[in-house]
This record gives sequence, C-alpha cells and structure tokens, in this order.
Amino acid sequence: MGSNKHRMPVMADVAREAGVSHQTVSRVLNDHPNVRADTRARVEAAISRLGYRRNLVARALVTRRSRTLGVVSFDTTLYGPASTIYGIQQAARAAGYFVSIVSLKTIDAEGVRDAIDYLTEQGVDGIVVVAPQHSASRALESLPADTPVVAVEGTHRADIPVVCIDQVEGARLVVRHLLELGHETVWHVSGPSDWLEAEGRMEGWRSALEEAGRQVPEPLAGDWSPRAGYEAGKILAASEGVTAVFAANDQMALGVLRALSEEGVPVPGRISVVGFDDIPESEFFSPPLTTVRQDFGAVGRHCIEVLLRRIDAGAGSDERLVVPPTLVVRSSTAPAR
Amino acid sequence: MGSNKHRMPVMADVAREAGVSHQTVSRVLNDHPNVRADTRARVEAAISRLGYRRNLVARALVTRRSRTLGVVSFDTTLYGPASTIYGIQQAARAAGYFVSIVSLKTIDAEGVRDAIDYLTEQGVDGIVVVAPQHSASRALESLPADTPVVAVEGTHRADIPVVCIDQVEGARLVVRHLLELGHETVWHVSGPSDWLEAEGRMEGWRSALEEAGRQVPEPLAGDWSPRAGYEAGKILAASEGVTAVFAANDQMALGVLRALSEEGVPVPGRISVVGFDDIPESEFFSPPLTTVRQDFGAVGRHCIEVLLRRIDAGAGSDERLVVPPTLVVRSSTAPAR
DNA sequence: GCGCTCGCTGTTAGCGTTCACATTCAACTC
DNA sequence: GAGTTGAATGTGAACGCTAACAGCGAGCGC
Repeated sequence: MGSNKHRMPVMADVAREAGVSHQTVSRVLNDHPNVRADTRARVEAAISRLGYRRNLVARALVTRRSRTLGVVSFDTTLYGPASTIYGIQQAARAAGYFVSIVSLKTIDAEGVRDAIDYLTEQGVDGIVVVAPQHSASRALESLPADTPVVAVEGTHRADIPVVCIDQVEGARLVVRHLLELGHETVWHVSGPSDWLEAEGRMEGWRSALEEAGRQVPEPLAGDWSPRAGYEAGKILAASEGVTAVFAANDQMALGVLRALSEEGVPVPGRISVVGFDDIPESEFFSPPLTTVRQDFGAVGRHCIEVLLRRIDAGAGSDERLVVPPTLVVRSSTAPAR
Repeated sequence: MGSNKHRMPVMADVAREAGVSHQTVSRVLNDHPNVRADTRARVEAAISRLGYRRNLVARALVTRRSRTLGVVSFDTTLYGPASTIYGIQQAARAAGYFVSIVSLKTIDAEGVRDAIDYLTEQGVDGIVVVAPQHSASRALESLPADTPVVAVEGTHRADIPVVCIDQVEGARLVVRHLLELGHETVWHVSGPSDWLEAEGRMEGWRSALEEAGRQVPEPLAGDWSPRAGYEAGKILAASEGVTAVFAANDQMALGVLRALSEEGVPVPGRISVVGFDDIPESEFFSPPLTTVRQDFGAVGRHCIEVLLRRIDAGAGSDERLVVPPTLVVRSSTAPAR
C-alpha cells in the first residue's frame, strides 16, 4: 500500500481533518450520546478518509481494561480441550473480548503459574484455566487474587469458580445403561490418574456399580490414547466373563474395539463397549460407538459468563456450574448373552 | 492476598523503595548492561518485596511492539487447524510472543477481513492466517499491508508469504503406492471444493494417474465428515471394478471403511483404502489406515520464523515454504486381486 | 433581563512505560 | 593537573488514548 512511510494516523489527525477536538473523535468512537449528528458524520467521514484505526493499546493503558481474556490450556490438540477452547473463544468474541491463549507443554504447577503470570503482565482482564489435572489444579490454590480466574474442570478451592461437565453422572449413565441391558458388571479402562475427568469417570463407574450391589472389577489403567485402549482390549479379550467395557474416552474405546476385533470377539455380540466424549468419528466406528456427549459450547459460554460477572462485580460468591452430559446410544451395546 | 485495596505498584514505587530512579528500574527489568551489580540487587529486592509486575500494555504503547501475534483460523476443532495452531503457539512462545486467536464461524472473506482489522487495532505485531479456503484466501488479496501477515495453505498473492504442506505431493505418494501394488486405477473421495487442501489433493491424485496413463474415475464429492465418506463408501461398494480408494482425509476414510464393512467388502482384501492427515485414531481403525502424515509442528515453526523475519526486516521477499508430507503404510492397502 | 439547566464541545492531565538526552564521577591519558 | 573517556544514573518528554472538568451557547421560567 502507498502509505508505507506515512505513520498511522492518530486521533489528533482525525480531529484536525474533521475540524473538531480529539475528545470529540473519542466520543464518536465510543458512541457517546452527546454528539450532534452532523458532527458525528463529519468525524466518521474523516476517519474513513484517513483510514484511521484506533489504538486499543493506548485505550487499555488509560482504562485499565484490555478487553482481552487469557486462556491457559494443556495440549490443545486433544478433542476435549480443543472444543472447550473453541466454545470459550466464541463466547468471548460474542461479548466483545479477545482471547490470548497459552498452551502448556507440560502440566506441572509451575507451568500454570508462569502462564498466569505471563497473562497478568500482559494485562488480561480475566483468565480461564483449562487444566483438568490435579497438578495444574493445585497451582491455582496459591494465586494472587488480583485477576479474576475461572477454572474448567478444576480445583475445589473456595474462591475460584469452576465450570465443569458432570463426569460422575456421565459415567453413571453408562453403567446404568449397561446394567439395564442385563450385564452383570462393567469393566473399566481408565484415563491417566492425574486427570480430574479420569477420576470423575472412574468414581461414577464405581459408585453406580456399588449402588446396584455389583462386583467392581479392577480397572485397567490407560492414558487416553487409542494404543492404551488396544492393550486393555487384548487383556479383556483374554479374560473370563467380560461382557461390558466402559472406556474413559472414545479414543481408547476405539483401541478396545480394534483389539476385540483382532481377537475375533464380536461387539456387541459378546462384549458391549462404551466410550466417552462423542468425538465426530465415533458414530462411524465398527460398530458405531455408544458414548457420552458433552456440551463444550455450554461450558465455554458459562466460563465467560462467570468470568465477566467477576470482572465487573469484583469477587462474587464462589460458584460451581455443572453441565450435564447425555448418553448417546449406538450399536456397540446390546443385551447380555 | 492482603493488598486487595492497594493499587498495583508501578515502576515509580519500586524506584522509591530501592532509592533509585524509575529509569534504573526499567534498565534492570530489560537487562541493560550498564547497571551496577549492587544496584541491580537492590532493585530486584524492591521488586519482589512489592510484588511488582511490569505493565506490558504501557510498554507496548511506547515501543510500538506488543510482542503478540494474531492467529485467524476457521473451526479450531478440526484436527488440521488445531494441530497447526498448536504448532504456531509453541513456536511463538519459544520466541517470546503471545498468541491472540480469533476463530471464525463462517469462512467468508468479510469475516477474515474483520478478524484482521480487529487484531490490527489490538496492536499485534504480525498475523498468521490459517484459512485454507478460496474465499478466505481471497480476503488476503486486498489487505492494507501495515501489519506483517503470513498465510498457512493460502493464496498465491505475490507479497504474502505462504507456508504449506505439499498436498499435491501427498496425494501423488498415495496414488503411486496404490499403483505399485498393482491397482489399475484409484477412486477419490474429495474434500469440499472451496478448500485449497481438497483441491491440492485432488490435483495430485489426478496428475499421478494421468502420468501413469491410467483412467481417471469421476471423484465423489465429500465434505471432510465421516458421514460423507460413509455415503461415498456405499456407492463405491456397489460399483464395478473398484479396487482402490483415496479419501481426502482420515475421517472420510473411516466412513468409507464403515460402509464397506457393512456391505461385506473386505479391506484390503477386495478394496484398498487410503486417507490423509494421520489423525491419532487412524492407526486403530479396522483395518489400521494407510495415510499421509503432515508435520504441523514444522508448519507452525516456519510460520513464526517467516513472520518474525518480516516484523524486524520489513517486507522481505515473498516466500513460499513447502513442507513435504510422508506416506504411512498400514494395513488398509494390499496388492490388487 | 437574570439566573438556571442542559446539550455539546474543548482543555488539561494523566495512564506506566521507554527513549533521548543530560549529568555525575571515577579512571585514565599525556 | 587539565582534558578525555565511559560507565552509571537521573530527567523530561513522548506514546495515543480517556476521564474529569471547564466553557459556551441556547432554551426556559420568573
């Protein structure tokens, strides 16, 4: 573009061009009511003539509001975090906020602290921490409470609000579904033990079985990866009396399905399999997977809602917003025997 | 923290506390060499005593550098964009930059323009546009060149550098692999026509077949979703003489696999299937999928590299960095017959 | 006509940094 | 010992915006 050497026009330039004071330009930009219609028009004309863009950095300096929200997350490649962040980002945008993202490589408390410091220096108005691991959650416990923070799936610390999906209930839905189909009990391939979701799903599975007075088999430890599911599936295929398996996420369920198929175990003929997450692929697994759907959009919207309320109102009451999941029944589950 | 009512300390407070001028504090913070060791120590002590955090907004105002990069993307839930953004974010962080993300709901040119405007106002030092559709790509053609921009998989506009994965070559690898296995020709389930990747993969498929003097079947139009692959799979199962199928991404390949399995067509016994992307799941499909792996980390690193070079060096030569993909052979492909 | 309000506009003073330029003082050189 | 360096520090002025207040007419009641 031509104006390469020209420095960007500032408010004063627009003011001069329109024959008003810079303050009037500011008023036009901020939709202040007390500006005469023709003055407003003159200013707007000057703005577009000069190609003026306001400098939000300067504005942030004086207003002490950046209209930017920080998000701290771990491995944004995973379906869950990616979807949550997408929901947050959409909700933030709708509320007129930017989103600055820091995704961590490691999940230690120090990393989370650093990320929060980093964002605080940058002047974000609030922070959403999507770090559903114990270690990350612990990092939130000793936070300088200057910046409003909301956690996704996090901590139980009194004064940090939490938005989460009801993992326990999701797992209970799964177990109840399988028991209703006549299965004697349900095996479980769990997520990594540091993850709160893994813990919640395990807890829901265990409690639902115990409530029904069923035997609780030893869970098989996984790490969310399809490979872990595959290895668990091999073990399950070789075990006696297994008729129903609940994998803590869809990827591991896929691995289980694969292993059972290799071992010639029909699903759901001999073993029923259920996952968790409802990734877009799971409808087309062989067989299509029964799983638990989570409303990540709702999680994002609630996060922003709570965060903005904290930003304008100061530290409010501590909240804990729980989004219910739903069971999606497909073809990987069938009556026992 | 106790100091809830106290306003955050600023540089002048630290200066007073340490008995130096604010400028000396600034020098300490910016690792300026000409500060006596004991002065530095005094300042650092004062900083930690007061819990001072520097205000990057004020710094950005005066330096005209925010050390923030903008990323514009579409649907960050998809594996490709999510991975690319992750790569960008990691590389940016390593270079000491923040990343501000705008993900679009719709892919029209206007949305892209708005997002870029938005980021420009916010004072980002540079922008990465991950919008691999024609419509988005077109939006880049009429850009005020004030802010350095780099595109991922984008446009051929002369003065915007592009970093991309060689889609054409990826598709050619697939076709050559299948022809070497003795298949007469290869069917194709394409991505949505507006996407540059879909176009590139189609072009590579077509050209490789033509080069080998093979007949080019009519491609089946898909939209990246497993369902589209499923529907294409049904058609292919019912067609005469189909022995090899190249789906433009792994999710559609999954759908194809599912449809073929329902129709009792053995894979790779009667039909070989290949995907593109190498999503983490594809190794555990039934059968494990032969596909094309893309190095998204490399794409992210290159983006940041090019962008930073443009930021400090001004508009450099237009570049086009192409990252080669690799073929990952698994069990969904076998010799013909 | 006087004082009052009220709508519109201008003026001034920051916001918290860094930059450019003084200033100081010790250590040299000749 | 005067002059010259150069390292260590301080001083004032930006950066581009908004907040707070001041000013200035016009309209109105009495």
